[in-house]
Parts: sequence; structure tokens; C-alpha cells
Amino acid sequence: MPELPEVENIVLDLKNEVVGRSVSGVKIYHSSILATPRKELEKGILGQRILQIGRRGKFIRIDLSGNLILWIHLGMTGQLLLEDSASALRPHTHFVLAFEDSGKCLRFRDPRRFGRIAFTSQDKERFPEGVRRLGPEPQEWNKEDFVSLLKRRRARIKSLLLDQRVVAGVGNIYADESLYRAGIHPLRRAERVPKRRLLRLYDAISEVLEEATQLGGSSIDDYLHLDGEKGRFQEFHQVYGRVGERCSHCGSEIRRIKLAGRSSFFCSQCQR
DNA sequence: TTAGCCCTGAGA
DNA sequence: TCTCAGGGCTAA
Repeated sequence: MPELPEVENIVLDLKNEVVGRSVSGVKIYHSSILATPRKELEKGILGQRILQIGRRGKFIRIDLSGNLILWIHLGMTGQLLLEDSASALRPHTHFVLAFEDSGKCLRFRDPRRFGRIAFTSQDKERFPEGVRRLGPEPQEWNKEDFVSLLKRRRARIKSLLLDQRVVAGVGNIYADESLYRAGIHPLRRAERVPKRRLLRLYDAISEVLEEATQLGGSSIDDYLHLDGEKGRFQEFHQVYGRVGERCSHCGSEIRRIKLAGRSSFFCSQCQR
């Protein structure tokens, strides 16, 4: 499930591979992944040149000539792959961009189809709802603001970390890993977490995201780099997916609970 | 705040 | 054949 580090890696790869190229073809095989009318996208994107690639939260932002932006959200199982145009389409490929003077094309595949592609102008008012609602990027967030915001919230701390309006880009894996490092129980009410632990959490989030990005993200089920390679951070997960294993710090068993429909992994000794 | 929806592949 | 995984969203 791609979160900030995985999306960041895709963006870095894309920058090297497709910036400056012009779109010579677009194919849509499954329009349910589109958040923009199909005709509008098909007509608008042809011939445009890719100027810049960026990221906002878990959204990939592709800036095109003509004041246009292509937004891609990978959902849970979405993959962006740069493949030979001549190679066979893999199952669940829903969207393909071809480029002038290139034998390669950008393919979006997503078995579960939770991913979304949107096409907008540069006008912020037109950005996808999900983008407009995003909170600050973790690395842009002021430490004091982070603490004072959480101190005012009664919701469970992990629910807040997963809420993209609070902080953009953190998902289930990195929320669990950050809470573990900060020694905070996922069910704890934010307002009840001591200030020093919130400060620790702030640092933990930055550290975890930074380390994961450096290691190419976490490949659990589906996540792959643009070239099909896997990330390596999953080897360093301390709690996520490790139910029944021993905590590397205290030796207690890693537990799993359900929170808002998602699994949460934690050490009941180290996290209070 | 929570349940349910979207959706398919993997595993029991 | 059934259950589970869950990001983002809506409805209750």
C-alpha cells in the first residue's frame, strides 16, 4: 500500500524518465479509475509536454504544458510502471501514456481499482477534492503546531495520523511504526498523550518517512518502483505485520487490534 | 465515531 | 466458498 515514501520514490524515478517528453498517445482500458470525464482527458492530454513531476500527500502530480495537471493516486494496489511499448499489457492495466521519441510508455495497473486518475487545470479551485482537503506535508509541519493541534484533539492518536486532513501522506504502516518509536499506544486519545511523547512522535514520523524513502519504500504485496524493483524498508518494520513476533526492545509479543477498520500493530509493553 | 462501500487476489 | 486486506469517502 503506497504511502508517502513509496510515492516519493515513484516521483523521483518519473522525474528522471519522463520530464520533457510529450504525450503522443493515451489509452484508457477501465474508466472507473477516472475522476475526470474520459473525453476531456483524452482530448486535453494529447500533445502536451511533461514539465514537472511532484507529490502532494499520496498524490502524484504531473504538471503538463497548457496549464494542466494529471493527478494519480495509487490507492492500495496501484502501480505505475515504465515498460516497453511493444511488451504485452499485464492484467489490470487501466491507463497508458505513450511518449514521442520513446519506445517506453507509462502504464498504470491496479487490481483492486482503488486508485484514481484526475486531470485538472492549474487553478487550485479545480484540484481534486482529496488534494484540496490535504493537511500539511510532514516535513513542512512546525513542531509546536503539531503538538498544539494534537493536544486539542480527543480522537485516538492513530486515527489522527491516518487522517489526511491532519497530516498528508502517512498511512497505516508508517503510523504504526512511528507510534512504536514514540512509545504511544495507537488507541490513546491525542489530548492525553504527554507533550514529550508528542514531540518524540513528531521526530519519529520524520525519521521513519526519511529512512523508508531512502530504502525505496516498503513492498508488502504490490508496491513496486517504476522499473518493477521492490523497496526494502519492509525488512526494517518493527511492528507492522509482525503480530505474534517479539518486540525487539522488550521481548513482549507484538499484538494486533482493529481500529477504524484497519489493523494496528503495537507492543503493549513499550506503547502506553 | 463507526459501518459500509468500492474491488480482487490470496489463503484458509 | 468464505474471509480478509484497506485508502478515501459517504451515510448513519
